[in-house]
Amino acid sequence: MAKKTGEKYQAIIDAAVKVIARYGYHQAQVSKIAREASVADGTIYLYFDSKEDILISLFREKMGLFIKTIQERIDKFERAEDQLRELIYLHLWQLSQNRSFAVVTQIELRQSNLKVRMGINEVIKKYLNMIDQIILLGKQQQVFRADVEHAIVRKMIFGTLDEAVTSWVMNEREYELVSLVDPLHNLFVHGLKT
Amino acid sequence: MAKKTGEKYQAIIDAAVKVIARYGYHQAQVSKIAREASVADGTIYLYFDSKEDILISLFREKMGLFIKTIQERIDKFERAEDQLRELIYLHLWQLSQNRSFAVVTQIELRQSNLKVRMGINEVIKKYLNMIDQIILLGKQQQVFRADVEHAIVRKMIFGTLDEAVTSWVMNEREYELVSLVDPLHNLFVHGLKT
Amino acid sequence: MAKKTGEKYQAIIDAAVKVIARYGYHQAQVSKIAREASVADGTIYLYFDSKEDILISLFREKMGLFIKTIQERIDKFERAEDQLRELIYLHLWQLSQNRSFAVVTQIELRQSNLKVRMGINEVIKKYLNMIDQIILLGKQQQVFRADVEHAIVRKMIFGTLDEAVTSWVMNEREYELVSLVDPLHNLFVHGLKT
Amino acid sequence: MAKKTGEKYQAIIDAAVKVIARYGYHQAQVSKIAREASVADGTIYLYFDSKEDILISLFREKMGLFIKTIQERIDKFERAEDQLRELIYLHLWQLSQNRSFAVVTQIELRQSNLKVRMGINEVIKKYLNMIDQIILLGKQQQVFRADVEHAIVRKMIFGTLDEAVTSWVMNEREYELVSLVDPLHNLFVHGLKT
DNA sequence: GATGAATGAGGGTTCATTCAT
DNA sequence: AATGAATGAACCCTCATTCAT
Repeated sequence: MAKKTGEKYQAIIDAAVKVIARYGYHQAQVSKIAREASVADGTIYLYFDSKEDILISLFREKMGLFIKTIQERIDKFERAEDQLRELIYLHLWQLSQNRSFAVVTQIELRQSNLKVRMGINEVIKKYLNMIDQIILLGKQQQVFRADVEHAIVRKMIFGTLDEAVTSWVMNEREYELVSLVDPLHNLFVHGLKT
Repeated sequence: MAKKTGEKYQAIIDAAVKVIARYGYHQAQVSKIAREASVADGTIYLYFDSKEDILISLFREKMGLFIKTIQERIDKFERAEDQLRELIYLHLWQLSQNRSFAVVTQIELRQSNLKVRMGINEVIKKYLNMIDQIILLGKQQQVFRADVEHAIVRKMIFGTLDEAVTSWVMNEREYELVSLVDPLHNLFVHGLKT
Repeated sequence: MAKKTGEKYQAIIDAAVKVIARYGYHQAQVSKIAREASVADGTIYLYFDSKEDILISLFREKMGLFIKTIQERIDKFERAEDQLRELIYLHLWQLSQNRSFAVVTQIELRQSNLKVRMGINEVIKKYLNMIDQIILLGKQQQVFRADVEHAIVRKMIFGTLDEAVTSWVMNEREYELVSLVDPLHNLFVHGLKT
Repeated sequence: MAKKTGEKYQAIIDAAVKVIARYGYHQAQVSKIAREASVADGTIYLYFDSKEDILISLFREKMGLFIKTIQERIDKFERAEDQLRELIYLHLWQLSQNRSFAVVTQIELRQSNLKVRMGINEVIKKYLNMIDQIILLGKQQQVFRADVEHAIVRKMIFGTLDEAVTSWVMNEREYELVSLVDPLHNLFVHGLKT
């Protein structure tokens, strides 16, 4: 039914990020997003099936780019340790560059209902797979212990990064998120190395 | 205004956990909680100031016990490594014993509004402090490196455990959460040790 | 059912006047009246059938005294003009002496529902009859024109006094209500005299 | 926010008058008004900010017309006595023509809360000013005594007319309200004349 | 007689979605 | 394709009244 392409499709998604970041999830009404995107309320439904669909699409589009960027950049490194460092760096750097998006993903979208969060999980799985690949590579390169289970390491890396960003977003006094890259990389590598 | 003690106070909190776990946060109406607790809707307001107050109290009560249990048990260990293992074990064990509560804390309550989440953060801070204490002790005992920042380690430990539980809750096929204790402890200790 | 006598009966009525005057009609809950009267909520219902019954009784008791006082005092005058002056004087004086009661009768009780206002009207009829008697006497004494209808004059006198008190109660800057006695008496007598 | 013009705006106001007159203030739910106006509940809020806003707007619109009509018609008379008669006549005639509106203004709206009554008072002030003008003119034309205070005369005229209409509305057996015009005019003029 | 904990019915308002233009 | 006026379902909380003690 919904078109899901075109100028207005993007405009609506961008408007949604802005509105959610500014007013919070519970105050991000469809009519407010429409006004921000300079379209009529009804127009939203030519491009999206429902409000939920906006949120899922938003996450998919933005997170897709987020992941794509990381994937492309870690491919340039051969050593698993370097790939891991790049992943940590890009994860923190990309979100620190766009605080609005960070607020939306870390705080606001988590208030959404089951359906939206299911849609979000789909996207996150790709990210987790990427982490798995690095761990696997590390094992092959024999820099990571063979006995660590990737399902567990993945939780550690993702959980830690996620907590770090959430903590940064919630914290009022600002600090450089990327300053955590080396300490975290250190911790992970120490934890993993043979 | 609200009484906040007594049999019905507990009954309402327990009912809230059940209802939220079963129907989800957005479908947990006050009247449903009242019915589950076998009290009238109005009775709720003799014990709680508002629906928000139920949720915050719920978290405070249950999480308070959760933390107290951990604190008491880790005090019996002298070595930081053992304390850390006990914390990991009790964190995972307690939540795996009460899947309803796990669903509520890991998934449902995160959809709540700012006020509720503020109340929740208050409680979590205590937990984070407890982690800090273990790290500090580990440094004193010279089993953890002196150069790791506890603010970062804390994020790793909490983030990882949180992600592990969330992942377990979201996962349909059941597995033993406590089976993660040793692998996680291993990872952390490796990461931290001198 | 209800007892309608005794110390507590009076205490509840007095408490109701205070509470309504202080908090307004819509914020005068039964429990607040009970607390002011130092009795339990349930005790109210040993003395009154309903909240409405409190309000009607309040008006009946207080207004009964109000009217009785006027009746007794105007009987001491023989000339209709003097009786009218005394009625005006006592109407304004009594209410100016007890601003709480004035607020309650002029403003707050008028927000009550039909049933209460019906009960109130019962009492007011007695007052209107008293006015009628004075007019009748004036006609007999041939100081008031024979062609004025008492039903109309009654409306003028009561309506004017009522409006004067309401206006005084609503007015923030205070002025002496009794200063209106002579001007009003003048106006009425001029309007009525042969 | 609210539109406050258009066909439906009027329809809702008219529906509110009907519903309040028929069911009374306390039984005039928004949904009932919406049904009477043949619109959805939510539509009400496209035209009014709140239920209170409906009531204040209702009074303002209807009473505005009421006052405007009187003002225009009394301007055609030069003598203060004639103006006063016209005011009395139109006050009573207009309300007797629309018993629903009379019920609403004399009885039902007086049960409303402070905010609504404040809004109502604003409008009534204009009416009182109009009375003041007539009195002033009468003094200039030396048909009314110079020593009568207009603040007091105003209370008499408004209070009497108000009481007359209320009494008529409350009275079950019907009689012609306009039959009171001459007697009342007589009383007032006698009271005021030099 | 007195208590006060418990009851439960009732309503103003929001906002995602539709559809006639 | 685009509009935006209209829809109507859904819910937290208050408070007069009851009744077991």
